[in-house]
Amino acid sequence: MHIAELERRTGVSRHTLRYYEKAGLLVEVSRQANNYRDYPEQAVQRVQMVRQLKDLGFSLGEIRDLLNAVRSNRIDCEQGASLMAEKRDAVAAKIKELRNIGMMLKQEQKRLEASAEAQRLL
Amino acid sequence: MHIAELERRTGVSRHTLRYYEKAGLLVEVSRQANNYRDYPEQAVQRVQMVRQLKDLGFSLGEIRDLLNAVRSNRIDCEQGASLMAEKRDAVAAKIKELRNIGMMLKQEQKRLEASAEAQRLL
DNA sequence: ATAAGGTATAGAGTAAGCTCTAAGGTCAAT
DNA sequence: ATTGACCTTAGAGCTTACTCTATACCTTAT
Repeated sequence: MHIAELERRTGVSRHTLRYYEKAGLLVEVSRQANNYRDYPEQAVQRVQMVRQLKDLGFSLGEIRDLLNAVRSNRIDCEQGASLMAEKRDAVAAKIKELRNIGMMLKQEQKRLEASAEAQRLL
Repeated sequence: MHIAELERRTGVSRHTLRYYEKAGLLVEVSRQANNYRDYPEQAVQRVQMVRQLKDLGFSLGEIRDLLNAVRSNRIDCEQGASLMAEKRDAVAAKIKELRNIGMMLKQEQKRLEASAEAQRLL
């Protein structure tokens, strides 16, 4: 698939796709005879995963390490497993914090709704 | 409290604290006669909340809007309540995504552990 | 009154993550 | 063969969020 299709299917601009490739996030991008990039079908999923992880607050460097570990058996397996465990801990911690923030927001929402109601009754 | 104490108690540099103030994240910072900033006790909590939200992937602009809505009744209450609801939705979505990522990581960790085990047996 | 250390502002510099432009090559249709 | 829509790289420019420096004023101890 050409870069334009990957752009269309992921919503990520061609500029950014090339940038990601340079940053090591998109590996093994093959070229056609004319030097055009030729993405495999899974590239769509890969890019989506990158955006998802990025939105969750991971840096591109972290995402690169994580996805490359997942994708490849060329790295040491124990090392890979502990990297996974590490990331899982980070993820669990984030979920916990988000729950707290969510509770705070809920309380505040209730308070503001009550104030709005009180205002209507005046 | 002076800026040095707030720096010490939050782990956020004085440079960054002044930057946050400029960005509207720390409001109502009073001054002493000598023009030194004089932070109230709650400033510690406020700064901690900012860092927490930032680590969760919210931008400083989003955090500013959110915290200022929480802090003040000067805004319209219904508006504030729906802002809270919006942020809660965003938080809930992030939690869901993180759970998926966590499951993916768990699978990958198991796979890599198994590979490591297999290698040991060779 | 001088030195050490705190505070102030303004503004320059940095890193990450894009975003865009310039200059040029490729391709398919007319 | 020319038009228009693709593609390429190199590199400049931008935004966010710091981070640091310069210059200068304030405070406390000697």
